[in-house]
Amino acid sequence: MSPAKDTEPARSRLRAAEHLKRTGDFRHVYRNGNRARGEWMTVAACENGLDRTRLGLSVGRVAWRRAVRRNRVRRIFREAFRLERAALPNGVDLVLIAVPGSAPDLDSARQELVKLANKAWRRYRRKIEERGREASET
RNA sequence: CGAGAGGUCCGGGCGGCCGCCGCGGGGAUUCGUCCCCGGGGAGGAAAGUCCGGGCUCCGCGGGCCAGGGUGGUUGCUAACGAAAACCGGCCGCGAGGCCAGGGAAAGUGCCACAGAGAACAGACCGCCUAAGCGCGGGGCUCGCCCCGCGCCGGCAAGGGUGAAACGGUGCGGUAAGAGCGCACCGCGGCUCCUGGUGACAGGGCCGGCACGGCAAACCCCACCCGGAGAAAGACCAAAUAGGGGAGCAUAUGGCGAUGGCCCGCGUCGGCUCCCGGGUAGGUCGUUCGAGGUCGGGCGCGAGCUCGACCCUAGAGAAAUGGUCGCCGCCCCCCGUUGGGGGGAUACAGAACCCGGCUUACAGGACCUCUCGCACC
RNA sequence: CGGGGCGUGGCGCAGCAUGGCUAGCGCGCUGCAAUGGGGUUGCAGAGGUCGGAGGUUCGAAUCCUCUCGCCCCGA
Repeated sequence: MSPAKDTEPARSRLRAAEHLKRTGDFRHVYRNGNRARGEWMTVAACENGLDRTRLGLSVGRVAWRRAVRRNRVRRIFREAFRLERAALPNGVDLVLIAVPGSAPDLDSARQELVKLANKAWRRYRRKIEERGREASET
């Protein structure tokens, strides 16, 4: 099913709670999470032990020298996250790494975010299950 | 009407819906935060970081040197290498534009190629044969004179080379010439005069000219510059490790410390409490300022000054967004009276602040001036 | 925020502190020779606004100023 159509419910996002800010949080996702790559972004997903999903953005300065372009990509990703929150797994930290030089639009970013987030999340769950089995076998 | 010069300003508008970041008020709270209402939320360049300052910390007796910067004058400024007015030079018919624009008689160095000669220069072609010497011819009043050639020489006008050749034009002068002489122009000098705050300008007198260019070559002179930068810096302050102090315990121990043993002391290790430094994290710095807008006064101007009014983003893995509708501006097509359809709407995003500079930019508005043509 | 470096034929580099000689070298490219054909080789040859704009100078790739793009380092 395509992203939930614009039935326009009120969905405010709590910056402080749902936005990754600390270097430690980012490093945790990079080190322990799993990734899925698409046309506009690479999504890294990792369990966070909370009852909500948090968003982290990585938009490199090398990819776009002009700040306007970087802000544009950030805003599109953030808006996509806001609108598609219901279709995303819960209790997960997601880090969106922008593909250098790309120019995503909102609709395709929404579709890709949902697809890649769930893909990365499935990979993470499978990894955890395998580790659990190995641990129980030992 | 055409071509052009200088300058100022703007850089989409309105309204829904869903969101984001501060601020104020109210409410809820498990003190993490959440909800409601009100109001604010990118630029002319916020950019590049090329200059200058404020601010903060560090350093600091003074002087000299090194290093860097600036370079006509006078004003302006917090300050500047920016900008202003003026002076000088160059360019343009003109409005105007451009100029790192001190010193080359303090020293060192460089000036390729061409050319005879390139720095207190030089004679290739060329011009001359007056003086001196020699030869030939002629004349003669036998002293010499005239003509031609050569030697010794003279000259730097003309040709030619070059980016540059020891000033230009004219007249005189001469064997030919040359500032050799003179006039004008240029150049240099002066304890001269006049005007100007001054750079300088105009004039006077003196000098026949002595002084090529390059200091964005080294350099000399004058003036300016302490260093680092908001990750500056100030404060609060975990966990863990370590430091200092006090007390306790020294039942066992190591070391000071011996051939061995005992007592006592110190110290290390143990426990309790206290103190200070730093890290994670947090708060401040952080937005009221050389501040804007309007008006008055002074000044040619940069600018100064007085009064009234205004408060104008403050994030921190970093807000200012998404979407829909209507309109404006520009372009294209159909229709060409009103309309219909399509496209385009730039450059670019605050991170301590301010004064300049530079660069990017769809499109647009306005002011002043110059030249040419036509008409009144 | 602060500091440093690079830009020269299609590619990789030299030349720049001491301005002037033809902007040089390797690879590549084109033509010819050699071969049945190709490679190798040999001989010719083309190709450069010295990133851009001003300035200094008689003369600038070289010196100065501004500017564009790229790369690196420190906190």
